[in-house]
Amino acid sequence: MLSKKTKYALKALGVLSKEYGQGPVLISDIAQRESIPRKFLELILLELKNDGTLQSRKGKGGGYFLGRAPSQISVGHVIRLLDGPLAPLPCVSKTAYMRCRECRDEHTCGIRIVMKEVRDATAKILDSTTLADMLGRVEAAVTHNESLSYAI
Amino acid sequence: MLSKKTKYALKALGVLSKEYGQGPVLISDIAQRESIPRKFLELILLELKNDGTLQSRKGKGGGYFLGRAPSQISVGHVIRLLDGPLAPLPCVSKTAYMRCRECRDEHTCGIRIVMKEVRDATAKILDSTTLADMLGRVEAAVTHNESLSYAI
DNA sequence: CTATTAGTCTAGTAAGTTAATCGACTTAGT
DNA sequence: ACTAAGTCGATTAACTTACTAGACTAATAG
Repeated sequence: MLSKKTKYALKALGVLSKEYGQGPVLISDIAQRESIPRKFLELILLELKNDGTLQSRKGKGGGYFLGRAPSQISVGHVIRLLDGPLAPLPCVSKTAYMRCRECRDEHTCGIRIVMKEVRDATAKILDSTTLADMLGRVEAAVTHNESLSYAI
Repeated sequence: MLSKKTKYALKALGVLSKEYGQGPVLISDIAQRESIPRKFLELILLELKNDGTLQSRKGKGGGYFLGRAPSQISVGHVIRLLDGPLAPLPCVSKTAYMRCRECRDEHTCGIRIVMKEVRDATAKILDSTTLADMLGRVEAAVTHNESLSYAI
């Protein structure tokens, strides 16, 4: 399950993607636009900044902006940073592997075999979907909705 | 992330699948074979029983056994029962749908669109994989390992 | 150079979840 | 009646989540 933290992060990154190249955006603006508790959002943006995904400027005219293009930030990267590994079990994680203590033979553990499939399917989607892709999908959905409206 | 509870449940069901048709198995036996805390396992098996996935007999010669064939119990069903919905967000769950309060238009929410893909991919794997499939996979892996050993 | 704006950092905390454990109770077989 | 074995209710320690408070630091305008 995606935590609120990560959901907020993705919402905030959505705003900053739309605003990409237009200068910094205030934490308060993002918080208000997406109904995110301001102080909580601070922590989140800071974490994204320490990771390099975001950059910021202090003082008047300051705010946050993306550290690289929306097409260079994957949803998977954001989720891993804030929620931890995508894998449903540590023993099938590529980025945070840890063997199960009680497992005799990892290669013949049925649960592991199935969960590895899940991990791979999840990672394939999330690592190949960028913020730009996400906005693109929204665009497509909006256009589709509009064409439906006009059709009525 | 899969909880220990669900992991234990799948391990226990693995044992009961292997023993399917051979009469009841003791909680203590399962606990010992899979290194699961006995008392914790009780709760888990009880939950699976109330759901109909397991059946039990009390008193001497009693124990637990599958309520239906291993090929009729999906991994997805077990996970949903013990861990809740597979979906990473309630708004993309088929079995426990709940709209996001702050979402204006669900159909044009980027996060939702991406997470729906993840949910569908996950559900496709977990709902189509049964306990029998899981054991089959293990068998295949074991055979493969053995053929490698002989080759040395 | 100082007032204001805006991000940074350290704590703390209430509520909820997870992973158990304990002990009394019930039912079934010999 | 005795014993084996599952059932049930309560409790708990540790951890995580989703915040909030407040002091601090840096940048810009005038």
